[in-house]
Formats: sequence, C-alpha cells, structure tokens
Amino acid sequence: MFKPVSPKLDVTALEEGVLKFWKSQKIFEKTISERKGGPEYIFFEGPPTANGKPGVHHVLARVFKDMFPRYKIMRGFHVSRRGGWDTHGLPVEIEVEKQLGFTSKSQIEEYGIDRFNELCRKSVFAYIQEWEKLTDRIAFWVDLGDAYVTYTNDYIESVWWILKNFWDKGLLYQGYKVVPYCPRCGTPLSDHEVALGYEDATDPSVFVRMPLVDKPGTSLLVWTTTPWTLPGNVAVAAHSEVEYVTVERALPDTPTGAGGGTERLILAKLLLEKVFPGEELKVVDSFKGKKLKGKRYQPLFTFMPPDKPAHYVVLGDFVTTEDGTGLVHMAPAFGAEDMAAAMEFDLPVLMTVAPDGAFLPEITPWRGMWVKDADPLIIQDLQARGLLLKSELYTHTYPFCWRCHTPLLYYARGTWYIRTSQFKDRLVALNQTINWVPEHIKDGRFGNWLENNVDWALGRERYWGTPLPVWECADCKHQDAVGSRGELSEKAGRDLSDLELHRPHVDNVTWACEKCGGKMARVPDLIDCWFDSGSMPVAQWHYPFENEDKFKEQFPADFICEAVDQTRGWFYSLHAISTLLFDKTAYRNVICLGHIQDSEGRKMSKSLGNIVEPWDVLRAHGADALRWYLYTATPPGNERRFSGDLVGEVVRNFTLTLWNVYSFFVTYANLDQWQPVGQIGNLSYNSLDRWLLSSLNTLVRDVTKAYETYDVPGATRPVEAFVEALSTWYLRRSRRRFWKSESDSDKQAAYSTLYTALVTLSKLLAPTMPFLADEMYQNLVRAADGRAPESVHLAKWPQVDEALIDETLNREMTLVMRLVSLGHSARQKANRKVRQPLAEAAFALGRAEERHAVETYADLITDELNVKKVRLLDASGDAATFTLKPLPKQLGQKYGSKFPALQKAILALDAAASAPVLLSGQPLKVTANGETFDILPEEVEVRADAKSGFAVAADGAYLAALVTELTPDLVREGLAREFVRRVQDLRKTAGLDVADRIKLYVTATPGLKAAIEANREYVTAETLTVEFKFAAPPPGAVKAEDEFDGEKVTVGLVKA
RNA sequence: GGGCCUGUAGCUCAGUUGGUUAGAGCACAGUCCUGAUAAGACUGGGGUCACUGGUUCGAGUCCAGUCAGGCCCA
Repeated sequence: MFKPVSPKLDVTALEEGVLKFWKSQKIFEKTISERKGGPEYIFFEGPPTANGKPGVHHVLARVFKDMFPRYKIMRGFHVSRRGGWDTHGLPVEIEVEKQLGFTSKSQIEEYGIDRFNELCRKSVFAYIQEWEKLTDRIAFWVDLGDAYVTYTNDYIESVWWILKNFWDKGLLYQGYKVVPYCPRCGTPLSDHEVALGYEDATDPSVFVRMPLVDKPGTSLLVWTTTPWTLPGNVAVAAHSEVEYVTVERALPDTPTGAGGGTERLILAKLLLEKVFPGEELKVVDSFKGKKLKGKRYQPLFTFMPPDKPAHYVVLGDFVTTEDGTGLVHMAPAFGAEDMAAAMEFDLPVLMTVAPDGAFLPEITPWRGMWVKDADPLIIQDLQARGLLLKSELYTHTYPFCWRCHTPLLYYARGTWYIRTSQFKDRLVALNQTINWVPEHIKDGRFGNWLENNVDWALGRERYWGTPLPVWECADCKHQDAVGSRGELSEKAGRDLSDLELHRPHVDNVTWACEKCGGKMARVPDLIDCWFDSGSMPVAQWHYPFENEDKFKEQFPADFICEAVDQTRGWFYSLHAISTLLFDKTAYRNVICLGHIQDSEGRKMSKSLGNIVEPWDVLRAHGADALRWYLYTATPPGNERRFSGDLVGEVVRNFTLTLWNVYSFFVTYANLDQWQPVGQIGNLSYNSLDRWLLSSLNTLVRDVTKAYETYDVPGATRPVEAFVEALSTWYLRRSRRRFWKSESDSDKQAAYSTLYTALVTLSKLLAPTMPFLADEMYQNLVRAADGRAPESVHLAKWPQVDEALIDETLNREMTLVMRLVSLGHSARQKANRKVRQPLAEAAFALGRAEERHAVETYADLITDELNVKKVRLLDASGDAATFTLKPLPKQLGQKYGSKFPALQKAILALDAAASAPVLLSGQPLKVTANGETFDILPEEVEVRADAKSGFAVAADGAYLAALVTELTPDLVREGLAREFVRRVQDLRKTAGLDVADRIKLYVTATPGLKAAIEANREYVTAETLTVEFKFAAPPPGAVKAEDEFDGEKVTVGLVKA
C-alpha cells in the first residue's frame, strides 16, 4: 500500500516535512559521504557578504548554483560544495561608519583602527542567521559549517603568498591613478560614493588660444571647464577622423592695446557655429584631425618644466564634438583619459596641486590657493596675455563629496598595480576554453573586458581588508614583499605566527632595512577585496601552507554561477589570478545570470520600496515553485521581471497537475493493491503506453543532454510539457483502464507505465524541485522497497532506454492529437455535444505517409471523439473541392526567383484535375513563363474540402469532417450517456466511494426509458449498478430529478 | 561617450539553416468534458513582431541606422 495522497496539496506542510526528514536522516551529508571515491565534481561558491539581508536576487543565484551539484550527485559524482563568506571591503566599513556616525576617515583614525576593525569583523556576520535560514528553506545544499572566511589569518596568508609570487615575478608595481578625490577629507572616493553626490554646478567655461610654434598667428582653440588644470597642461588631443578647419577672423581691440589685424584659429568644423554664433568667419583650410598630429604649441604656463617632450597634439578616440572645440586640453594629473594618454604617448605628468587641493609653491602667482578659487585669477591672467578668446559660465552635473559637499577633484594618486595587461594574450586565450552561458558573454562583455585589459589597480587607502604585504624603508625607499607569517617572523626577528594580520597590528611590525639599516615599515595600502574572492581557489584551503592534496583535487572548478555584474568582479578576479599564477582557467563552465527587476522593469532598491521579500514568496507558494519559476520563466542570462503572482502560476499550472496525476495513481493503485515490485515484462502495453514510454525516454535523453551543457530551460521546460501531456492526454485517455473491475494485463500495463513515468519524473525533478521529488519518491519507491536509496537525492539518475524511443510513434501521436482537436472543433461548430455519439469522422491529411496514423489509432480517435467509425476522406467520393497549395519552403528553395511565377501557375491550374495526379504520387507538369517544371507531390499540399452533410474544421491541410445526421440508435445512446452522467453526479453527491456498488431506481419519460433499456448493460456497468429497477426509489434512497433533451427522469440510488 | 544584452498579444515567454496562416501559458468571454484535477477540450476577442531603410522571389528571422529599457565601463 502507498500512503494515501489527497488531491489537495499543502505545499508548506510538504516542504517542511521533507526538510525535517533530510535533517533527521542527514541526507545532505550522505549525498557527500556516499559518493566518496566517485569522480569529483567541483563547485566554487562565490562568497556573499552577510552584513545585509539576503534578497530574492540571492535566491536566484543560489537555486541555480544548487541544481547542477544535485544532478551530478545522482550521476555518481562526489561534490564538496564548500560555502564561503566575503568579509572585507568598503561596504562593510561604510556600514560601521554609519553605525558610529562617522563622516571622515580621520574620525576612524581618532577612534582607533583597532576598535574600528573589530566592529567590522562583527558586522560581517550580522545577518548570518538570516542567510542560513533562507539557504536551508530554499534547499540550497552548501556546506556552511565548513565555509571559508576571507578575514581569517589562514586566508590572508594564502593571499599574501599569491602577492609575493607576483612580487617575485615583478608583477606588482606602484603607479599613478586618477581617482575622484575629496581634498577636504583627503581621500579618494569609490564609484559608489561618487554616485551619491552628483549635483548641478556652474563652472567657468573658457576658450583658450594655444599658439602654434611653427605657424605664427595661428592658434589651436581649446576649451575647458577647469581653468585650474591649465598649469598642468602637457598636450592637446584631437580626433583623427573629425574634420577641423582653420578660420580667419578680425582681431578685436584688446586691453593691451594690440588691436586690429587678424588671427587664425583651428577647431572642429562641426562646432564652428556653436563657438562663434552668428559670426561670419573665413574658412581658410579644412582637414582631418590626424593632420594635426605632433603639431607643437607654446605652453600657456611654464611654472613647472616638463621632464619629457610635451606641448604637442596627440590623437585620441575619446575626443568628441559634443561641446567645446574638438580640441581637448590634457592635464594627466587631473583626468583619467589624460593619464591614459600620458601613458600611451609617454607625456610628463605635472602635479601642480597639493593633496589638500591648494596649488603647490611652484605655481607662484596662486601658491597655497584652493584651486577653484584660483579659477577667476587664471582667467584674468590669460585675458591679460591675450590668450583668452572668451569666458562664459557652464552648468553641468558635477560630483561632490557625499560627506562634506566639497567639489571632488579628479586627482592622480600613487597606488599599487598588478601587471595583468602583460598577460592579456593568455587571459584572452584561456577564456576561449571556458563554456559561458549565455555564450555571448565570452566574446562580448567578458571578452571585450579582457581585450581592453589595463593593469589591476590593487591598492585601497582603507582599514578593513587584507593588508598589502609590502614593506618600505623610510630612508632609502627599498621595498620588500612578505609571503607568509613565517617570513614575517624571520624578518622581524620574533615569532609572529599568531599575529592578527589586519591593521593596525601588521603596521606595527618593522625591521631594519637590509640596504641602509633604515626602518622598514609596511606601506599603508590594503588590497582590493575582489583580490580576496578571486584568491579563493587557493586561499580556501590555506594552500600552499597545508591541504596541498585538497587544493589539487578541487581546482579548477567545473561550475560557477553568479550574476552578470561579476564579469568585472569575481569572474575576472578568479580568471586573472589563476592565469597569472598557474596559467590555467579557474572554472570550466559558468552561468552568468541576468538581474532581477520588479514587475515594472525597474531595479529593485530600498529607496523605490519595490523589493520583493523572498520569505513572502516562500510562505505563499513554497520553495519548489519559486525555484521552478526561476528556472523556467526566462533563460538564465536574461533580465527578469519578478512578482510573486507569477510563482503562484507555477503551482496551479505545473505542480498541481503533477500532484493530481500522482494522487490519481496512488488512489487506484491502492484500490487494486497494485505493487511495483515483482512486475515482470510480458505486459500488454497498448499504443498509448508505448507512446508515453517513448516520450518519457525522449524526455530523459533531452533533459540529460541539457544538464550536460548547462542548458537550464532545456532541463526544465520539456518536463513541464511532458507532465502536461501525461495528464491531459495519457491519463485522460487511460482512466477507464484503471477503473475497470477486471485486473487484466492491460490494466497492469497501465499501472506499470504510469508508475514508471512518475518515478522517473521524481528523479528528473530532484535537482530542481527537490521537495516534491523526494516526497513522491519516498511514497512510490521507498515505501515499497526498503533496499532502495534512502532519498531521491541519493538515487541514480534515470538511464535512457533508446530502444523505447519511437520517433514515428511520437510524431503520429502528435498528429492524432491534432486531428482530435479538429474533431472537437467540428463538433463545436455543428453544435453537437460530445456525449452524443456520431456515426462517423473522416479526415483529410496533408501527406500520404500520415494516413497510417489514422488507421493505427482509430480506437483512440473514436473513443475521444465519441464517433462510431473513423476513416480517411476519400478523394473521389467525398471531396467537393480541392485546393492546391504550393509549398514555398520546398519550391522556393528549389526554384529561387522563378518561384512567384511558378506559384501563380500552380494556383491557376484546375485543381479538380491536378489533385488526383498528385494524390496518386505522380509528378505534375506545370508551365510557367514558357518553361515546364515537374512538380513533385511533396512540393504541393492538396487541400480537400468535404461535401455537405459534414461538419468540418480545418487547419492547413488537415481537415476533420463529422457526419452530423443522427439515427434513432445514436439518439438513444446519447440519452443513455446523459443518464449515466446524472447517476455519476448523484453517486458523487451521495458521497459514495469510487468502488461502491449501488442499487438503482429510475422513472423516466418514454423516450429516455427506451434509451436506457436499449443500453442497459452499458448503464449498469458504468455506474457499478448491481440491481436496476424501473421503479420509484425506496425510502432512504438518495434521489434526484432532472430534465434534459426534452426528457424527464427521477433517479434514486442505494448503496448495495 | 563606448561595450554587451533586451524589445513578439494586457502579463510571462516560444519562434528551427529566411518560406507566405507568428504560437504557448496566464488573464477575459462562451460552449463542452469530467468518479484524478485547484484541472482539461473547443471557440472567440486581443499583434504595426519597437521604428526606418536595405538585401532577397520571400524578413519576426540577415544587414545598416534610429528609438526605448537594463547592465558594465568612461
């Protein structure tokens, strides 16, 4: 006996019950321990930070991470699935700063880095219980008990080892980076912080002349909104393809008195009207920007002598003709593009401004002055020297410090880099070996990112993070890197193996410089926390200090999965570190998820208040439905609009359909005391059974292939389609086989088929709907066979039986369903309800080879359509008209541009004469444009229409025709069926069990009485009547009166 | 400003190497079926396949451009 299954489903109770079972029987642990010795399948967990509540986007990533390890376990693999936590970084610091009410870095230093970092350490696990609870509830099987944590000494030490390795290879260096910088706070801001502080600002907008050295009287016209950067100017950039002009204009009187004459100015042609609105100018020359390359001009200021060639025109793609003059002033110390150009063209970097935002003493007129205050004075100076064309005001959005509202400066700061660009070719080549889902990321977003690789800016001027293990001599600037605690102890001359490896403790370790005896102290930088997470393949094992075997076994990963923002985050950091360190990829397959948006396509954010709480969805619909929705709704790489209602649809549409099939099976199997064990072959499977088993094996084959290629929709959507077909076709068409009283081999075959399908489904669904799958498995398999694996998650993945796959059968059954659908449609049109039997259904088909299906499945069709007979529409006898339909796919491909004429010619043929030729399989001669073609039968569809007397429905070449004429016999049968239906309703309302026998008492008008008499055997068999009387029901009988088709009836029944 | 992705019914999504009638589910209306069903079948309404141009005998599909949204970078 199976445990009885109610058709009503309580999802929450089911899932909580299964969770309890997993926990008490340690099923997760067993999925690991029982696969020891099996091949390894390696999954890396991209570590989240637990200082915030997990949201629905975390659920998305976690359920996708979960399905492949579960699948692989069932294929016999051993999967470790170690969890991990990312614990360093600015977001953590910001949370603590908020908590303390701090607004500047100096407050942190006053408070004490020591105490501050302790708070950071605590805060990173503030929500760990939320994370654990949610992870558990959605059934993401990951080992959180043994999770790696990036702030531990062991982890940091491994990261140091990597950095030391890079140091030894000369890959770690100091350079300049232009960063958004707050001169008041004395700190660079992260992109995130910059985004907080954009405002409209009004700045001066100046057009400045830069006289050419070789062409007196001609100047480059340059535009800037930051005059204070002009003393740092070293070059002017032009775009090679933009059209520039030299214009001549009258020189107005100047304050210096040098009036009159003309001057020539160079600027982009497109901007002429914008710069000189309404002014008549003489264009003396016009040329592409590349002609300007290398032209030298006189520097505006000479406070700082450049140490390299400067003050000439360079070419750059970043130059636009949006505003300005198309000639861009370059000050490498104060612009990222300027700095990039300086690197490219080996230009000098003139640092004219001190870290507090004031000019350096060298800039004599404005020394010590806040640069923005100097703007008007600089303009005045240029004006006085005749270098200023004009000065205006310009309003634009400009970033301000979110803490102190000081305008940010783009400012070059010294920082540490890793020479990743040196490995660009390897990064690109190794990327080619990775299987990206979706594929376009490989050569698109990720590939482009690698192609444009710039050195990794590693340094961070912060407090809570992995310290950069580089020490520098205060005197001679000698530098050295440290790769382990042991090495540090050695250098410092004392045992530091228990030293806490964060600031400020590491900062306190110093030693004498080996070169000059000066003091070696650590540089203040931390490293980018992306470097932490990218180090996890190594650092999670504290390799190479221990666990060498573990590391070798668990690298590289077979599978990782994160959202698309990780292309430049974790996907990159893993790839870069692994490439530089081992010249290997860190992962073989990666699913890159799209972001979740709200139901209106907006980003989910706290400020919009449109966050969907995962717990709300879980409580309403359960984890399986949420998971299934996320797998099936859209391909993994797409953005997805999310709302709880859509998850509810999964339950109604899929879960309940499957559940009801399952409930049906259990109900009847119990009634018949059917047992799954001891079933041997030799069952008489009918065509429906064979079709279902064929479809099932096709499903297993396709789903397995999809799992192997990380195709999530391919692994899930076909299951949905199969369950639909199982319920609405197989089971609906097979119900009678389960009801019938005799227990013959046909019934056994039905049970066996349905059982096989359900058990196989439970296994196919195990990775994706782990709760429902195990619930079904426990009842269907475990309950009957104590030796079966304890959980579906410990069971073997189903094997395809290719021998059972019959493509012809699959195709023919699809055709049958289509014909039946047309039959129903014809009934509807003729207004003939299905309970009324009809004499005949005839079908027309598009192709000759399909005729076989109608004959083979005649029984099925007659039963479904309630007709006495099916046959093919006879072309000579039944068809009133034919239509020829030239098939463009065949004819168009074969005859190309001749197709339209040919089509016209075919349509003009006498169909009545041509159709029989084609139907007999002969080619047809057609003349078009004076050319004769032999048209083959498969190139033209012959459509038949039926004579009158039929009710007809057609779809393409397919046509169903029903004889709607009713004989007295048919009418009586229809009445009898109506009657049976009334009795069945009555049985139901009387609360009888499906197998209860009854005594039936009937009084009816003569027509109906005759109909029942004529079909008495049918009536009693259908209604399980053991005693039938045309008589008034006895007292105590359940009674009903009804009227239909002009007949009246009174029915009474008593349980026999 | 650049890169990548997306745009098909009210909503969520399919749509094969280009083939002439663009589909499914949900939602809405009607009819039917039902001793598993919270379901199902049939019918109907609902589409400028974002837009413009091109290639082709033929474009939702290929090409170019434009627009809108998203993400990343600047």
